[in-house]
Amino acid sequence: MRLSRLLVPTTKETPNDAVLPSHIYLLRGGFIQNAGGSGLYNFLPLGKRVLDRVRKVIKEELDKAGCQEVSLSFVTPAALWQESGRYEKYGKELLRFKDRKENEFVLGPTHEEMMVNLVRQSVKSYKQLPLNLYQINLKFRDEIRPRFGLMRGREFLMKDGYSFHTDEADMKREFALMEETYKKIFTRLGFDFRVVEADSGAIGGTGSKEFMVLAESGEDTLAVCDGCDYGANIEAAVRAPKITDTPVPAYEAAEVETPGVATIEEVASFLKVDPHYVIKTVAMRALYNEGKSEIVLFALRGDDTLQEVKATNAVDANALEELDEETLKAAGLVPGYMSPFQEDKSLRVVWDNALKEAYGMVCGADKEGYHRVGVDLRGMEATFADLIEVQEGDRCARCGGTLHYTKGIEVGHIFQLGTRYSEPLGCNFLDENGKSKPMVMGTYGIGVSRLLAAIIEQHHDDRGCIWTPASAPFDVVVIVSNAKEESQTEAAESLYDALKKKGYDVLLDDRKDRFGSKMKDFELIGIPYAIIVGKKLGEGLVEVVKRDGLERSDVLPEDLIKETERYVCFS
RNA sequence: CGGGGUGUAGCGCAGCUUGGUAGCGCGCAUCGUUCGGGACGAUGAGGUCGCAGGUUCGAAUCCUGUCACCCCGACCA
Repeated sequence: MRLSRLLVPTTKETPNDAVLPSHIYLLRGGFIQNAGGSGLYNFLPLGKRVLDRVRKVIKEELDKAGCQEVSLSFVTPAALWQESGRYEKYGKELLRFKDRKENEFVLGPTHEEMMVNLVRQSVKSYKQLPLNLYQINLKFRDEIRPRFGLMRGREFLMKDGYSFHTDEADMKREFALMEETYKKIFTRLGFDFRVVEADSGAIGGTGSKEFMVLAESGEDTLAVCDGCDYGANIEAAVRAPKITDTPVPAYEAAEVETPGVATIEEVASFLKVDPHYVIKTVAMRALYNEGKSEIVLFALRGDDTLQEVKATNAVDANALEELDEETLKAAGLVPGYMSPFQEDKSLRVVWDNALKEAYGMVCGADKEGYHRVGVDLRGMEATFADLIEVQEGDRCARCGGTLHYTKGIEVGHIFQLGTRYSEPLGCNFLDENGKSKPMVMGTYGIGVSRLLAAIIEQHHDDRGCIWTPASAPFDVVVIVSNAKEESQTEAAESLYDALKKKGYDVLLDDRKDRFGSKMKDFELIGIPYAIIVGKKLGEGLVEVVKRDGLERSDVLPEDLIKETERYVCFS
């Protein structure tokens, strides 16, 4: 391809609405263009090439693992979503519309329903299982706040795969295979990534793992261990039980006056106890389907903080909302002096696991200015759950090492779904005994367009993109220093042809621009190697520049063609 | 949805306080000079100033409303 003919509108100036390096360089390098709406992008020729390269890696590895590619309708009938019960539940992110006959449709934000529909119509026997089907197609989610270019778009390209099995064990086998396959994909693409345990969110299911590209700009916080390979999204991270040197307070059970002492810190220092022995009671409004809601109390140790996703899951709610003082008071709760022991027994209380069998505790007395000491929870019957947010410095539950925070970009997520969709949608098969059973499913996603942003977040410098060999739009660019020098053009053309014959994707920068601007474009676009045909041609030499690090070396053109791999390490 | 900000040429911006012929840089086109790190000169094309209403002899500028986009938060596979 000749750069003089390729539509690559690079710009010197940074668009004012781009903040992240990936967003800035993808726009400036002429890879993408805003489509005129928030979170909507057009892919220009260079961006499309990168997308295709990334897609190819994904497809190759999935096909190798026995997956089959299909393509599902992007516009899906609302009836399917009503059948699975997600039509209401998915909320405003689901774009709904009607056709001319007033039939309702949605733009697919994910395709569990559609894929299950495909399979239930065509698979009836255990002999046809297992099956792993995937597609690489557009998705649309009407995000509350799209941002950061391709990182969180509303329309985006996603690989979504679904597997169908006769039993749990076979699904787990496939889940493990997909984990390995994803690792291969992300390794080939050149990522520094981590596989972490995750919350399953709206997709549902039990075990789920996320593939996180480590980057400062990541929107997710991860807790990772410095002693082993444990890593988890903060929403799902667990830790070893806390140990404290401070002794259990020796208070007898009593109510004590604590005037004006409301926060955990104030209570702890007033009563001279470690916050570890103070019960923190957090009141939240839990929101359920059909507009139902209730106030829920979460009890945890004073030195812990509530993890909202865990808390939401603990009460099986759609979301939690904070409450203001008036609402608390109206519900008979005393801000600052609240305890989990409410007269009103209909009030739901969930206790954190760390409070099991605790004693010598301090908690509010449910009246202004008083706390209770010597609270004993031993033998108490109550609902316990893991509610705490892991903090930096906590100990790893697996190896006892120290947990640290790091930021990650979620590029992949794999779920063990079970029968969550196959059951309501009647996706059944007949087993060896002729008995009808729901298929056991897994689901596996990769944010393909997001990958482009993630690659640049991890691979760029202050001059532009540095594509990894497997993702680059071209393997190498041959730059003619001065296109008016016939000797240079001739030499570059023959190099270009020779490299193409060897099977490389080569770009020829034959534009009549000056050398400086061609180099700037090379650095901005980030093709892994440039071969400069210029001044040194007089000495019979061309120059090879490696984009990553910008090292240069002089090479004889005939050597370059003969032994390309020696000078240019393509993937 | 709460808080903050911005809409003027393809991109980046000035002009608005104090109403009076629409401006700069980059990019683009033509010609000439230049040619290894975003060159220089000359000439030129390109904008119903987000939209609607109002005030006024006159509105990019003042007033009201509205829409869009961006940032922080909440939210989110």
